Amino acid sequence: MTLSSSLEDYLEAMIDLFNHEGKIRVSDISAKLRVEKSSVNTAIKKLKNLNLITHEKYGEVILTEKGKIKAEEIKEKHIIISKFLTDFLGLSDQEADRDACKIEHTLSGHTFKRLLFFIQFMEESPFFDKNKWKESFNKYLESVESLEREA
Amino acid sequence: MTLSSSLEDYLEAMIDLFNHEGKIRVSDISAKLRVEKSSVNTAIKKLKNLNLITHEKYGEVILTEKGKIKAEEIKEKHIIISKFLTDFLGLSDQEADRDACKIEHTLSGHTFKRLLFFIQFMEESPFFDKNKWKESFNKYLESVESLEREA
DNA sequence: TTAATATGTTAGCGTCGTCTAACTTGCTGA
DNA sequence: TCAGCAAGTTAGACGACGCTAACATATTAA
Repeated sequence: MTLSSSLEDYLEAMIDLFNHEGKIRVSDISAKLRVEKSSVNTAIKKLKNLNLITHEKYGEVILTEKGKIKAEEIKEKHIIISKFLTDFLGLSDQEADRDACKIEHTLSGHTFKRLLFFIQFMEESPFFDKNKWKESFNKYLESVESLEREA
Repeated sequence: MTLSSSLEDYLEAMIDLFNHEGKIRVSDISAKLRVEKSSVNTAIKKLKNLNLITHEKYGEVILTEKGKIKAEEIKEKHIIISKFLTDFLGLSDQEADRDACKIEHTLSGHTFKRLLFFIQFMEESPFFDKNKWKESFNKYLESVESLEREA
């Protein structure tokens, strides 16, 4: 079963709300994703049909086991991509988060795994010292970005 | 002006055809992107409105200067992402190409620049020897992927 | 030269995901 | 307790983007 980007976003928002608020309400999803409540409703119907959530009129949204698993998968992708963007590309947390939201829908399972392995490999690598690397990458960035500003 | 993923795909296909065939025809775009010719026609109308191409009934598609610049930008993103996927994540050319097609639409300009700098930095880095790195990353991959196969 | 084939166009439809507007239901504090 | 507001729902519209079917034009090969 392959979800659209949009439905993945909804599912991810749902598990976030569940983890942080303990319950999943239409208006909170709506606020989080900045879409109208009616749009949330449409998504709810679809996710319900896929057995990823249960929902009764005017009730809370409940993630099924299947839904939780799927949501966690998406969440994991998000976290790993975000980590790559901050730790290796030096992006701010916000920027990384914003971009991860988009990229997470496009990485194939295989590519995602490779990215994960890459991060682990780099972190474990004997010739790779995270702090040293970060420092010199930042220096590199400064020099190259100051060149850009001049141009 | 921000293009949809779809329109970016069309523009990219167009510049590829221009570079390799010397001319841009509806059926070639259609074949390349695996969509119907009628869909190509819809896209042509939109790109024409954006002054990225010119086109007369039954004639060739011509990229405007603006269109060429935009197309080259997209193409560059594709190439760099593809490079990252093959050289650092060890994906096959085909797989890298396939994924780059999707990712290229989602990277912000800033993030893309950072990825580019990252690659350059790694390649120039004194503590980073490409061949050595590749060898040990492949070893790492093998071990970790064989563990997966067992599980 | 002209008939067959390749190429290009148009019209109309379906799906997805969003929106607004109007409505119903639930909750809360004076 | 009940009036008013917050939360949730429904109906209907729209734009983007794909498709098929039918048609128009261009090209080519006999």
